[in-house]
Amino acid sequence: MSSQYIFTGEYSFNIDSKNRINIPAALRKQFSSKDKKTFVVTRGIDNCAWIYPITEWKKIQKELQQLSSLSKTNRIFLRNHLRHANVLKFDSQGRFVLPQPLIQYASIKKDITIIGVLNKIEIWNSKLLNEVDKSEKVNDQSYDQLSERVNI
Amino acid sequence: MSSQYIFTGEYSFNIDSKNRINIPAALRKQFSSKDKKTFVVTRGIDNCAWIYPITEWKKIQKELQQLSSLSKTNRIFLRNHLRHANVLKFDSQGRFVLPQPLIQYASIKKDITIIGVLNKIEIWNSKLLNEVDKSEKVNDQSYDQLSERVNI
DNA sequence: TAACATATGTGGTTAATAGTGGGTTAAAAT
DNA sequence: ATTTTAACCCACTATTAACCACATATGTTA
Repeated sequence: MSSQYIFTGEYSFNIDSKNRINIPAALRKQFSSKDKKTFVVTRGIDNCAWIYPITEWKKIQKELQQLSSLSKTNRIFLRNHLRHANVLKFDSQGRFVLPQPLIQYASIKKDITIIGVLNKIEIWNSKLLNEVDKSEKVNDQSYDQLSERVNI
Repeated sequence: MSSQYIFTGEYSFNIDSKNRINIPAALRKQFSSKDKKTFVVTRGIDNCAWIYPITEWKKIQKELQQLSSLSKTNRIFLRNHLRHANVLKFDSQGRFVLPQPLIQYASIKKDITIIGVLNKIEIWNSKLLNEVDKSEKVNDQSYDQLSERVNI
């Protein structure tokens, strides 16, 4: 899926006592004037929170509408993605309040790591991300196959 | 993969107290006007940092955009390749600041060696590069295999 | 070959931005 | 009405990026 947004990079931050999270300026700057400061935070598929600029989210919604609710997988997927989606804006300092349910879902403590992944931004518990990164040191076959297809 | 860029040569430099690295003028000159002074620094496969002119990096991005995040392998793959990628420009003197995580990854101390490798530029800890150069004398067999594909 | 001119690499200073914290007010809930 | 919660605003500090200055190296011309 093509997109005007291509987020990259990794940033370390703290969540503050009011559950506010700072969006790295480098990523924030990329938000188009059309999107203003509006975005959607929702559950990621892994134990993290996903942020989509609002126009990106609308594209995704459109795709989700194509899915039939007859399939169980589809129903679960739709539920997970829609019921946890919060439309938010960041404040004049570039922060936003991460809703409590997402804090729990992503096991957010204090140290968080924010990474850009193409059209979305991921928010992780830093420690958790490191663990995932180690444990999933993909030497599995499918990863190798991917590496051969994608020329870096 | 064909490319307008063919970097070659080896250059010795120091990283300064502000973590700035000078791109050799000989390589810098090759940057097209389209690329301005923009490039991506990321992790190399060996313990070094890779620099791609932005148009080169965009080719990679295009390939990454084909991958759906519904697949777990894809998600890991995307994360691994995007989180370490920093979009940067070099300053009016032709330098850029190497991000801390990459300094650690590539064990950059003071003496660095910059080498041109086709469509990318590699940044090495000089000492490390020498050691790798000695220890990784490629075995003859793999060279033979290569020789069937590459005509030198 | 000597003198000059330009380009390159290196260093430091200043100004702007980014990140962080807290307080006040308005809104919502009990 | 009272307490709690969330939005908004202001202020401080650290970091980063822009700017300036210079020495060495390279190249050119007389």
